[in-house]
Amino acid sequence: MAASTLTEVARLAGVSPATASRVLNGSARKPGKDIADRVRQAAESLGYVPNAQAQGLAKSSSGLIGLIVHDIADPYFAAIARGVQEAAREQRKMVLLATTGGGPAEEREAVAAFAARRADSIVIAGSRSCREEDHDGNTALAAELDRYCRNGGQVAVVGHPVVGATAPEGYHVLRVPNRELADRLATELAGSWDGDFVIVGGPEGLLTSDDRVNGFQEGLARAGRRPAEVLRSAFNRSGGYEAGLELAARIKAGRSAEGAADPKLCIFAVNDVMAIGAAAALRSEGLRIPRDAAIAGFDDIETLRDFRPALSTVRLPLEDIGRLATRATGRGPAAGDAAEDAAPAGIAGEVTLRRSTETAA
Amino acid sequence: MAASTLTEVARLAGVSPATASRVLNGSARKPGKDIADRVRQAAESLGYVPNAQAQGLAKSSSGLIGLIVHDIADPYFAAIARGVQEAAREQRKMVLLATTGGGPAEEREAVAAFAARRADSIVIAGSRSCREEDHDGNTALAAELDRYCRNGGQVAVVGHPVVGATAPEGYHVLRVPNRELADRLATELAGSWDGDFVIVGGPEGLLTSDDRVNGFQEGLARAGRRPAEVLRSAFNRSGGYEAGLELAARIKAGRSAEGAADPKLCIFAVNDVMAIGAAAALRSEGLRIPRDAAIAGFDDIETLRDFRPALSTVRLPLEDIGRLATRATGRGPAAGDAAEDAAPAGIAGEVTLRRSTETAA
DNA sequence: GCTAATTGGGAAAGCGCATTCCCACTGCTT
DNA sequence: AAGCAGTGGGAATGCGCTTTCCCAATTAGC
Repeated sequence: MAASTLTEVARLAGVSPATASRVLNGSARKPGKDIADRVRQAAESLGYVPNAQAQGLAKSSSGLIGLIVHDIADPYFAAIARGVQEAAREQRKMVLLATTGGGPAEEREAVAAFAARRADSIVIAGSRSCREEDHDGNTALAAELDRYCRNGGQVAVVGHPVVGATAPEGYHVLRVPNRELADRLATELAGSWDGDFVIVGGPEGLLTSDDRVNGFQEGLARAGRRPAEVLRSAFNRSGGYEAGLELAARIKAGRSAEGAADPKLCIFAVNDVMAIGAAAALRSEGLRIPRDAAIAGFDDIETLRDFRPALSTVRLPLEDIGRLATRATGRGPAAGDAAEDAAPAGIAGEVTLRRSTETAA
Repeated sequence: MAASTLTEVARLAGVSPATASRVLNGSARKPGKDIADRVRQAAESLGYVPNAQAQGLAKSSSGLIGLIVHDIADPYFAAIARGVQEAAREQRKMVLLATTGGGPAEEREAVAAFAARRADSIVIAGSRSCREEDHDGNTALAAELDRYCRNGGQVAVVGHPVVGATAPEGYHVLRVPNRELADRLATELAGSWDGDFVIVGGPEGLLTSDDRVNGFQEGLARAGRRPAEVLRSAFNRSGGYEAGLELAARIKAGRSAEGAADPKLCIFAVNDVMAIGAAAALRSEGLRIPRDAAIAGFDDIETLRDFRPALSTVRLPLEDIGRLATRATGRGPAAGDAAEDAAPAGIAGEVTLRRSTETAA
């Protein structure tokens, strides 16, 4: 698309393009008032719209922040995106959105596209995977990020470093204390729950899931409880649903074999949408929460607010995560250090026990 | 940020930049194989990343689609965004995201920012408002869009035209049959519900809300039912919650005054998140759905899947809406016409009655 | 072998803008 | 009156790329 140019404004105002630029963009050199008025009037009458591409080319700064999520309609990513948007607005920058399926190969493509657009910074929000099948993708992604950072770009990764990444200048990791919080959740649940625990985890090798699984096991161990069995499933609602169907069958089988005295199962799903899926599966099998089994999740996504029964979970400040990640990339090394130093204090979650894990007293 | 340039690649390969561009980008003119190999190798060894800003400047096409939503974390907008993302990917374009609070003045700013970036097209997803306080904002937004389209940009607005817009070349409206569908919902509810209806609407003057209110009233009229009272509230969950509190008080007052024989209230909230808010309010007041009152919403947002009781609603294909809007702007007038001709057939919703409006037989 | 047509590479120009440096003018001081 | 310093406007340059047109070389046809 085309529009009026600065050169046309300058010609109409009878000045040079340099002067017109000074008037409209500000400069150490201040054009005289008469000239400035003429320029402004010319811009107004021509309906001048600056060309940000040309500005970016001339200034070597695009004013763009690239954001990579796995699925923008997932409440977890949507909340992070909202935080990124807010922080971007503070910096007067715009957000370029890339939705990938979750694999590092697709993320590499997104990073390359952002690099082509000379995005000033990139925020990567999805979980890291160290599965064998993602090895090549991780290597390619790490190389692409290395190049991007060496060329002056800033990157913030939420949760874990990209597997194989070399942490060049401009590369920030916003640590999320998944392990510690899952440990704490287990501790609190073990304090009130007599029955067995089972964990519904994502695919092994998905680092966020692994952290949460391992943290929960550690909490159980410290509470003198035996390790929970881990069911592996897709890291989404339908993964939770499938695991939930299996658990429902077990609960029913266990009940018919041993009667009502059997201690109930407490299910920890490593994210809320998985917990929601598992709950839906139990319900579809005629089971009630927490009467027949308890369920806890992780994240405290916004839509959980209207979920019944109220789900016990670990609350993560998702918007803050998006905001802090963006700010970490916003002003160069000083800001990067600030966000990383702040992470232990800045990204704090909390265990929130609700009705889904209530024990009948 | 900086990176290797095409000029450097050309120099290393010993050819002109024009030839290097031909090799890397394709052209009618085909460079010889030896030269092409040399260029590709030079690009590889230099880690050449094209500069999309420079490309956009030279080609007068940015490859950007601007998307304006009110809140990316609202499931309605997140679903539309997902559709836009998919269609953008088909067109090999990237999505620039602007989240506004909902007012046309903010939307104008977003449009201006997209215009500065020479976005090839813009999709505006939020509801239109013809309230008096938005008059100036609407005028400014319409003018900005007019200029954008006159400069060659493409716009797709979901639902209604921007108030005051002149429908220039390149301006598309993706009509959503809110009124007809709300009418149909009322008709179906009136067929089974004996009690009174009440509508929880957004602010008067918000066109999507008004359409749904009016359509529902028309359905009631045609079914021989008296008009529903309309409670006006904010067009979000908390607006629904507030209206729900008021209705809960009424239900309780009506029950104590007239006993159990009073026909129950059926609440139609003009979007799902408002319905969810109203339901939460009723529940907080000890009321049960559908035992004490029925509730229906509109949109069938994805997260409704796990809401209990299952909410009656009108299902809109939100992702399709995002996809079609994006495609409407994708290939010039012909595609635009196709989407607008297709709208009556393409954007079809359906009434979905679920447990929240079930009557005890 | 000669001529005409085709093909491919390079030089030049320009997309729209920001910045730097040169020059001219003005005001102040000696 | 002359010289110096400060200020503001313009010309020139360049950011990285694409496309067009000119020219030279090669190929094909007679």
